[in-house]
Amino acid sequence: MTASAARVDARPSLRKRVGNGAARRIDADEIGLDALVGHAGYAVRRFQIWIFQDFIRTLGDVDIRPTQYSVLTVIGANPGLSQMAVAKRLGIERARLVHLLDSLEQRKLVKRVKSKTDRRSHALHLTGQGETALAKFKRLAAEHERHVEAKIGKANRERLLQILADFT
Amino acid sequence: MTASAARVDARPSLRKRVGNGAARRIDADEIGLDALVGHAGYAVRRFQIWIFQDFIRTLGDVDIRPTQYSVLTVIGANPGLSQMAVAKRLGIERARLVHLLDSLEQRKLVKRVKSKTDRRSHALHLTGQGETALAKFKRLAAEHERHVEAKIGKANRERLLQILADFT
DNA sequence: GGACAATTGTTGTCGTCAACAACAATCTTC
DNA sequence: GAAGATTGTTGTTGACGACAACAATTGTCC
Repeated sequence: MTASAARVDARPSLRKRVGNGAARRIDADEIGLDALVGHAGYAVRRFQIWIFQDFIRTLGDVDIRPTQYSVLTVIGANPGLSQMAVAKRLGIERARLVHLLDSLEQRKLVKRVKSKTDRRSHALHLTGQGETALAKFKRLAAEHERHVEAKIGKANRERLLQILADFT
Repeated sequence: MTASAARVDARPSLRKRVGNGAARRIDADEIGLDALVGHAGYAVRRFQIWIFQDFIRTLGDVDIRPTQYSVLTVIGANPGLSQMAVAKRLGIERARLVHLLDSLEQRKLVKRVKSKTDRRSHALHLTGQGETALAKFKRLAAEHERHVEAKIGKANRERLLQILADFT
């Protein structure tokens, strides 16, 4: 859509007599979205909500949410990182990461080790318990990923990951 | 903008190695994501955040957020809808829609008209002011959409909309 | 026709999350 | 050594989703 989208499109045409009293039941499927259909943001938002809901449900037994999973994964792959480094890499506020780590540390999945080279910072590590737990989380996350595949198709999922590779 | 913005901090002495083998300065780019790269949810989430930020910035002058825009668009395309219908179509809690409409009604963009056929419900309409305002919003939203196109490429954006069509 | 269930808008609470601001402790730089 | 920057922390604000409860109204069923 280019300049045409900017024009005030004259009449919304799908109504069935609203002016008088003859209103009828309207199903959600027959409500037009108009300009919204052309917006990537709307589709992406709805899709993201769907994905997160499935992730949360699939990892429900172990009580791990997407953000927690991402934190554990990054720490597991890069032991010793500082909170700042993790926050920057994942695009999380460092203030927010504090609470996330508080929770994960309470569950004995992660430990904050005082860094010897920079006494301001903490070196983040998985606990032994955290390592085995993460292995399980990864299996469940893979199961979730198969749900995504089933939803949009294997090829589409591949293409999606490819298109959005810059954002990871 | 491109990747250049992310590397503002590439400054002088990030020593690459500390003699005792302890820690060294680590750039966000060199932190591995491990399992996260294979997850559609992570990429989609990051992309969605980017999109919303750009939308909010692009529509910043008129102070319209994505959800408000979606509500206005749907009402504009389907005048007379009830709050329930709008909420269901957009996947918004009807409790949440109350506040959204309160705000939009205060700004004289939308009006709630008592329905004569169902005295419980309100028929939602744009005001005259709302119509001309929405036209402007759509122009700005189209501009935002061009930003998306510039970011991921025209063909990729088309493909994305196609892949996610079911979620609209 | 009348009792009972369902729907609509509303209010309120709770938890998640992004965006800031401020602060003490600790580097870094000059 | 002083000035400035960084790290982790605490706190606040506002958008948002999920629920629960409620009054007014409508729909249904016997």
